[in-house]
Amino acid sequence: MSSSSSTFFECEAPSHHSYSRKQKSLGLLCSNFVSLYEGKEVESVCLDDAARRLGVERRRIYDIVNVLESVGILARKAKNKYSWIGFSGIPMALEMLKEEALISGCSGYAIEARSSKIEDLEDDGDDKSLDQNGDNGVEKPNSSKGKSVNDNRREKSLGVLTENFVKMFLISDVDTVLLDEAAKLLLGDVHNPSQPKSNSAAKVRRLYDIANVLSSLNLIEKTHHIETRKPAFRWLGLKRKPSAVTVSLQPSSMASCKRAFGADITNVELTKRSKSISLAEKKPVRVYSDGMKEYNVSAQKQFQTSKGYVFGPFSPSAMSKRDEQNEEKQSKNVQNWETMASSFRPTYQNPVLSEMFAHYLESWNRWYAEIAQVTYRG
DNA sequence: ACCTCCCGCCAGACA
DNA sequence: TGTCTGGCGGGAGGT
Repeated sequence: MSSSSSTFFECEAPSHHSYSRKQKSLGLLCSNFVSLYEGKEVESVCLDDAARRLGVERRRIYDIVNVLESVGILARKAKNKYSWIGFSGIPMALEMLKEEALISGCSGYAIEARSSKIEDLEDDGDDKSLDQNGDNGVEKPNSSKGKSVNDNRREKSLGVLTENFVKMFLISDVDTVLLDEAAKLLLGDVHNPSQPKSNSAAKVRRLYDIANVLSSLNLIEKTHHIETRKPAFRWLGLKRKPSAVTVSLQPSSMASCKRAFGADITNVELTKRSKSISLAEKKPVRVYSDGMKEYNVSAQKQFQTSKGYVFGPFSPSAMSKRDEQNEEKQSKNVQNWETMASSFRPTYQNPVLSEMFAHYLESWNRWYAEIAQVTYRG
């Protein structure tokens, strides 16, 4: 504890040889990263710059950025460049993830190819169907099928894993999921005897990476199963309930997750989409092709309700339609955000960071108040 | 001894 | 061809 006098986003003082992993944890780095940009008038985030300011390798920034992008805090703009959306992007991103999960739960799980890379696949309009021909999802290393390699790589990407991880909570009715189960759902059958042990261990590492970042955002917390003491993750985000119960996934929930995630996660189908990725008519268009601009534009449109309200970034993505029947749902969402806003209290030891957090908490509350006002007025 | 996860290698994508 | 991106797993710190 005494060693934490290092200024945070300058590199920690390597002063003494008291090396602590915690000082270099992804979670802490994420907090520092966020504090660099949140609440400031920052439009674009340069990864180089961030790495320099945080005193870390660029590689670490990629880990964080991929997770943050999945929960709507960042959006990729160009190579080495991201748009900063901030915490205001979380509610909508979660809403969209939830809708995606629910929709794909019926129609088979489809992972979006993220970022500009997808353009390559789309370019020539070749609709080459992705191999879902029942191979067990294990990529042959020297396969000549380049796409397959890409797909395989993408479906294992930290960003996609994060989305799936979050969806798992959003569509199931449990608050807490065991690490083992999460790994099973997201990464395939880690206890499959055909898989070498080191392989499953490697996969679980990614879960830790994601969990560390998400918990630094206070979207989840790491916990343990009461009886077995097995490591688990508890969802604190939108869905947080006052009386959260710690349970492991019941078979039925597991089944519904599996339905949404595809029968075999290791063999998730990558659905090729046209440039505008529209999951359903009623779903807001999500455009990854050219980065944030379009994403924001479509997002902005949703904020305009039929009643003429214009929401801030915290507004519900579903508000644009079905006003009548959504009214009730909305007020529930608002409550959720309230919970989320009030629950988002990262614990920073550094006073500067605390102050900074207070700052964006304030803006969070401002947005919340705005929504609440509009909702209750209606 | 097992859990957690940082670190950096290196392959693939991109400009 | 150089740079960017990020999967991956070794291995060390933490419990």
